Amino acid sequence: MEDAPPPAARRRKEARPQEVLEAALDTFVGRGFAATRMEDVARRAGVAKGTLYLYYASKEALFEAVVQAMLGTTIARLEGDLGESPLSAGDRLRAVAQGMAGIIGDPRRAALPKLVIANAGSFPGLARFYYREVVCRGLGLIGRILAHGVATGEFRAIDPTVHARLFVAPVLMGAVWQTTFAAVEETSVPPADLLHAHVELFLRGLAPGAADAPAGERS
Amino acid sequence: MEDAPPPAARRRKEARPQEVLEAALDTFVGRGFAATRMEDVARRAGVAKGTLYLYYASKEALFEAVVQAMLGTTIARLEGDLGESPLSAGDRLRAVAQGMAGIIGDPRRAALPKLVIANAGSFPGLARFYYREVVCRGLGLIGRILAHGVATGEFRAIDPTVHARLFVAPVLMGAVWQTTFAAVEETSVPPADLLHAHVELFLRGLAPGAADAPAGERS
Amino acid sequence: MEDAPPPAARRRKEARPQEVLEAALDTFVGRGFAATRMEDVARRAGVAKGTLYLYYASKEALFEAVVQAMLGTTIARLEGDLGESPLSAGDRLRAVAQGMAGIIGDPRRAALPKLVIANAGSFPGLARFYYREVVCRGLGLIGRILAHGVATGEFRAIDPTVHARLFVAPVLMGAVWQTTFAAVEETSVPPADLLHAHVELFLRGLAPGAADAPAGERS
Amino acid sequence: MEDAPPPAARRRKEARPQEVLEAALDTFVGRGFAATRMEDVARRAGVAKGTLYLYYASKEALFEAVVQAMLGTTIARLEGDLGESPLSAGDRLRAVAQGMAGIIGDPRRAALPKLVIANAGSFPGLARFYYREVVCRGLGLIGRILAHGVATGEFRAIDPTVHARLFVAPVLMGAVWQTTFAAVEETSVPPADLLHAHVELFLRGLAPGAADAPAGERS
DNA sequence: CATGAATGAGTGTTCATTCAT
DNA sequence: AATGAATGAACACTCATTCAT
Repeated sequence: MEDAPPPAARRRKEARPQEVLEAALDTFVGRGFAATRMEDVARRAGVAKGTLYLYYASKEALFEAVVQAMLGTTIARLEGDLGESPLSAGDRLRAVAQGMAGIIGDPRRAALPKLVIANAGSFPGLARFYYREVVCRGLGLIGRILAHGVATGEFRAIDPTVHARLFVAPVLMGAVWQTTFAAVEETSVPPADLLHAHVELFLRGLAPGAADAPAGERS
Repeated sequence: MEDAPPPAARRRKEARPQEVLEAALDTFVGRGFAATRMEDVARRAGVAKGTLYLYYASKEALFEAVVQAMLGTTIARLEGDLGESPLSAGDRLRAVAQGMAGIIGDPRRAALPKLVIANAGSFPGLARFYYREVVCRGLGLIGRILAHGVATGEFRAIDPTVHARLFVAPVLMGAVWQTTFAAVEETSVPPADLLHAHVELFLRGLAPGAADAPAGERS
Repeated sequence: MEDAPPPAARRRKEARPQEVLEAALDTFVGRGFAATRMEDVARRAGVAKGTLYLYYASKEALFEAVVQAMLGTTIARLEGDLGESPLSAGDRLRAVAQGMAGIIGDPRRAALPKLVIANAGSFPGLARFYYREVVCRGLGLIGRILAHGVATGEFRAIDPTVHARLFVAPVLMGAVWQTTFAAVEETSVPPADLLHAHVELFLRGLAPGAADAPAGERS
Repeated sequence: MEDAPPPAARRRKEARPQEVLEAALDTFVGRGFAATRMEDVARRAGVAKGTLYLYYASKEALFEAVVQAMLGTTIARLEGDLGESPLSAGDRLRAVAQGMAGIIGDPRRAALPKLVIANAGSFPGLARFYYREVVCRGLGLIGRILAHGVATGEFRAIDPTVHARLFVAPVLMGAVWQTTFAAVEETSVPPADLLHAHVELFLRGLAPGAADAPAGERS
């Protein structure tokens, strides 16, 4: 009556692709695409070299699968955080920041941007995909919040396209930074502090008020 | 006596290391460290493969030399912009931003951060060096300006260490972004606009004023 | 009692080895031994990869089984055509030629010589076997007919050993040729025409008559 | 004054491609294309594995170069034997046979047909090339001689296209045979004897005379 | 018996590095 | 100093073979 008794050996089998993916992510992140040997991935995944090729046709295919697998859930989360909330634009930005912090909090996911950045040159398709699916959607989401804030007068008149990038930059940079200099850094700043300071600074900077910058004249 | 005739043939020779360095930079930037073949560099530099090894002991040594050569002048410029100027903290930040913009404006130099980021994993020494010589010094410079502004009351009370990173992030991110998605990007924002918006936002956000963020309730 | 119900499911099973053999022959012929993958054979035979190993211990064993299976019936036919017929030597040669034509007419069998030739180097045992069982027996058969014809004065005095080879060569060559250049050939000659012309030429050449070749002076 | 003194080390260098070609031919002939490892070829040529790739882009390219190098001189010889001789058609055929015997006499060249036959399936381009450059030209040459003989009444009325193939078959077959069963054969016939018997048989068979075959009626 | 997922030895190819000229 | 032919270690990928189910 049981619907085929998956006896722990099969459970292993069905999880293989996922296990391989994770091992590959870790290795790619740790050593870069080129320096990663398929055998390393295999060993880390606990399988033989040839097994990798049962699931992924080539090293490049594996790499792309790794990135896309991560992106899938990342994008979903991002969009999920959007919603049609009744919050003020400022609070929605805070919420988005929280969301991004959550994503970046997972060290595996934090490594993605760097992975894409480092290898975009060799994987034009991947760069395009990432740009379209993550960059555009993320910037679009934030841009819409900013535009809304400007429309309601909650923010001063700024270009949402430009400031969306400014909003995202420190978060991404933080993730890249962390995975790059983690082993070297002496006086590190907790990501949470950085994020909080950023949001506050950003919102203050957007507040409507004195005609232009508080002091000095634009060069 | 015969110290004379180095009129173009020898000048060429003496400039060799520099030419090799530039060829190497271009190639590393264009294809990444791993995908760059020594032969590519040699051809681009107009020398034979073996000649490279007269100046640099290995591909890795060449890579490090490339980065360090760029850093040398970069750091010098950065420090130069420092000085003990009589300007307000805000204007000094503007000046620093100008300086960074100038550096990033050179496409060769703009590619450096990405190069370091992408290969820090394989070159721990380089990462350490870059962190100490560029990151620390850059952040220190900006941090001191911020601290001064806080001390004089020009800025509200913020942590200079944290906000120095916030100040730098969009600039670096811009440079990395550009070299990563340049070929893909549809709606790009001119770097100058981005930089200007950033500085204004940043300075507004630092202006002393209402106790905390202007709106919203959060810790 | 229950010896009954093998009505199609079991018949399939019992025919397995034969089906595998045929699939293997087709694949070996089509792609050569080395380029044939066991999986190709399995798919063509409609079984799983592992199943092949239930019947044949290795790829080489399968190859040898394929050749030997074909040879078995081939040899039998050849010998069958022999007999102690009351025909003249010439007509017996015609009959043998007919027999060979029939064999070569089956494209699967036509491919055999080429298969053996191409792989004799890697299968010394097979070469030996083929030589002994097919070459020797075939040549022997024809040689005996020739010797008989010489003895009866139907043919001029020739060396049966030598001329047996001359008799066989065009037939074999035709088979090999066809499977080699079939896809390329522009002006092909129908095998039947070739065979007929060959036999006539051969018999005319054997006719007793003027001391030596009809014209020309040579040793 | 000397025009660069090639000091025996350079002579070696310039002969490399040729040496590689010969080593490759021997190995391909001995083991077949697929079973030949580049390392075998390299060792036999006395160079390192990588050196092969300085001259030939891939194993396939090497194989094709081997065949074409042999063909070049083979074709030239064949055409050279043609000429506009004043000999009778029969004697010209004898001359051609001599030429082919000379070619086949070189064991390396004798191996070519088998090499092409065995691998034509995997190298369609090669098959096409060989067919056009060797088969067509060879058959054409012989066909023209036959046609001439028919026209002058030296031969009976036969189809030159068909009989050209019959003329060539035993020679080719002999070459293939030899390289295939050399190690196995017990009672071998000296190629020279075979060739001589073939030519005599062929010429006798072509002699004009009794209306049709000397005896028996065509089936 | 049958399966097909898993294995890992084997091979083509690349490329940093050396060294005779 | 400069060259570039030669080297050989390293690695992606294939596929015959095995074995748990």
